[in-house]
Amino acid sequence: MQVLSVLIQHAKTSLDRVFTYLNPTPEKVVPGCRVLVRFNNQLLMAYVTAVGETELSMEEFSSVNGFAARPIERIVDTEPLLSQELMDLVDEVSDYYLCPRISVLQTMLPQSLKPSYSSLHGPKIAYEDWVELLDANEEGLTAKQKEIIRYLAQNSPILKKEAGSAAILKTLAGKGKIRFFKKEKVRYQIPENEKEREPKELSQDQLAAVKSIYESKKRVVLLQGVTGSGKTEVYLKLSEKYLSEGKNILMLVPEISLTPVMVEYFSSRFKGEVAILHSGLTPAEKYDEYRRIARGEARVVVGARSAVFAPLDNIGLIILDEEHVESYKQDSLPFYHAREVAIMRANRHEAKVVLGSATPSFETKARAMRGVYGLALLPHRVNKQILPVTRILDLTNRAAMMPNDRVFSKPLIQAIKSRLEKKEQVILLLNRRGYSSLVACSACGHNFTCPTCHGNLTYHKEDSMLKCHHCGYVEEYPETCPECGSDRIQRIGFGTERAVKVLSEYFPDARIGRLDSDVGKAKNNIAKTLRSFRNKEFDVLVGTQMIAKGHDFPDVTLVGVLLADIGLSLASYRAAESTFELITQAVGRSGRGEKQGEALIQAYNCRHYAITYGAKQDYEGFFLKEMQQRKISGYPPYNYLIAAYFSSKSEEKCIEASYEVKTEIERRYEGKATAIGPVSPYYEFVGESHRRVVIVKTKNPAEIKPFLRELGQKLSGKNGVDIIYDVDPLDY
DNA sequence: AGGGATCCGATG
DNA sequence: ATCGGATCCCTT
Repeated sequence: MQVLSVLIQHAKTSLDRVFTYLNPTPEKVVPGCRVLVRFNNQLLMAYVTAVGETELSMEEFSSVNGFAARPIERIVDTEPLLSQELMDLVDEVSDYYLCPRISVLQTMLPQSLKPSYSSLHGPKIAYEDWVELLDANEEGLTAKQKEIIRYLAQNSPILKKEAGSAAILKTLAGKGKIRFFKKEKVRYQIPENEKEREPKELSQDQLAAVKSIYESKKRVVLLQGVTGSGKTEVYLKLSEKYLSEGKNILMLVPEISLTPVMVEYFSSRFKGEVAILHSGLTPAEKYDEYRRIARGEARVVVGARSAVFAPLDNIGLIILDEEHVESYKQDSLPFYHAREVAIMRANRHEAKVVLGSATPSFETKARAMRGVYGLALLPHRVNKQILPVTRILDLTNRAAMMPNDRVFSKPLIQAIKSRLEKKEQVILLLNRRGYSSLVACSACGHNFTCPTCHGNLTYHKEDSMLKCHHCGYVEEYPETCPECGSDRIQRIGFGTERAVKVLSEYFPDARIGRLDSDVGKAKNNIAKTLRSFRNKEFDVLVGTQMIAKGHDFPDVTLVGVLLADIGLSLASYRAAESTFELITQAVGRSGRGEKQGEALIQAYNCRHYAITYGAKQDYEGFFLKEMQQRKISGYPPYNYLIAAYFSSKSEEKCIEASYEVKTEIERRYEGKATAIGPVSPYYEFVGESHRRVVIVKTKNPAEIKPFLRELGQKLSGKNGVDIIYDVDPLDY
């Protein structure tokens, strides 16, 4: 009888261990298959991690092992779901991210294949009937039959429904002239594009970058190129090289709906060999694409974050475009970052990883500067477009604002007016939707920061306090500004909706479009809105960050950032980084065509280095300045962070457990790790339960991770407190 | 005493 | 995550 070690479907820290079941059936199970089991009186899906044999009966086995062994209910798969490489990757990811193993399996597999009970109701394989010619000898056939045989001689194998009369086909099959077979149907079709994309001639810079990446001894290379420097062409050239060597390509993009270029190019150039994986596909389509890749029918996989787990074999090159974008990090279990997983996979395949960005993440840039990663540069814009003229507009200067308006300054309205007259287009950027809690003095622009850790304080409505999300510091919401004594302290926040409304009062005839995640929720709306803007169906597009990324709008000559410092109030060590990034992205959107572009940046705190460097598009300057801050505060890349989330129905027990972990870590790793908190996370209550976070800072996470894992498993479930970790969190 | 809501420990 | 037994509590 087989002894099965399984992981059950619940992704709970306390259940992240193997349970043992017996397989009484004669059918053999192999590791990597799913089985249905009865667990604590529930029917659950389980994933088999190991298989053994026993000569004992179920009763004997139970008494020897000291627990009541049960038989499995049913075998679900006969073939393993994953290759050996991916099974090993599960362990590596789980060890790195301190997450339940089953949660990794559940993220890497498509709905129909993941180890959860609901997968039984997922889409099934769709089959199609095909016909194949076996014998072209026409002797003794009728004219109609000959016609079909001759047609098949040209076209075999072919879909049965396209081969002709079903009755005649049946007769021919009976004579052994042809045979029917079933083949998996692929439900997703990459949209045909009219014109072939010819590969562009590469510039000297681009050729040099390709060469240096290709020849680099480093596993990972940062490709740092200013916006418009033609990184895509470098990716394509490199891909061509690796494909010609018989290697396969994994191409990751932050948001596939915003980057059709890559898909178009690859699919026209390598027809039928490209697979696409992203959230825009239906579950059935995704399933088919997944199976196609697993069968080895795709040589290039293009997709968003989770595509890093694609069952692609023989990988030679993994590319992450816009590697700094936050969406590469999953913000729920298992909290993985596609970049780190890409590197793990590349190590297994001895493949190259290319990280492309104009504004690399600090971790990546720092590693490139230390020589851990290779570095290739694209310092020039391809068609020598001049950078847009930028101006910072001071929102604290009342005289320069439109009357009774805190959103639009006079220069911005002037600039919009002139574009409308010239029939040029305008993008207005607002990086937060809905209400925001930026607190600033509108007289002097003073920002409220935490005296202990220099993080930004955020306003809490419930008790009218300013709180620090880094260290738990709290202060009274002030009446007057400590800097200038003015009482004009404001909590600034407005949404895209209001911006559109105000703007349409100034320009009643302008056609104004809006794009934020509300609008974008409906499928394809993002792409549709962007397309109609490109087709000049709108004059002005007001939107959130998503319009700042990646797109070329040749007729946009003005970009306005309405409230550039809104991001500085975010309770995150990366607040300055993301603000800088937003501004550079925005500035880069202006003047992509023939005409000179202009960028206007409105801010309260105009002298903040994120804003001044952003306006100058000076990444290196910003990097050096911000690195000093990171060094002082001990945030990444100078230290690694691990956030431990505690949740419980009882607030008291939640706090108690969080202190226990904090003190335990500090005691045991004195001088090697520090623990901040416990603090209230952004969402303090979720459903019924209270939450707290302890943030661990350390230079050597590998040393303390095993201990954290053990601690989490030991304490999880006890007292109704649950612990989960977020390794390398982007907040805090 | 009876029945429902809540807590808590264990799950092979 | 979820089940079921133990415990708590209010009504009768």
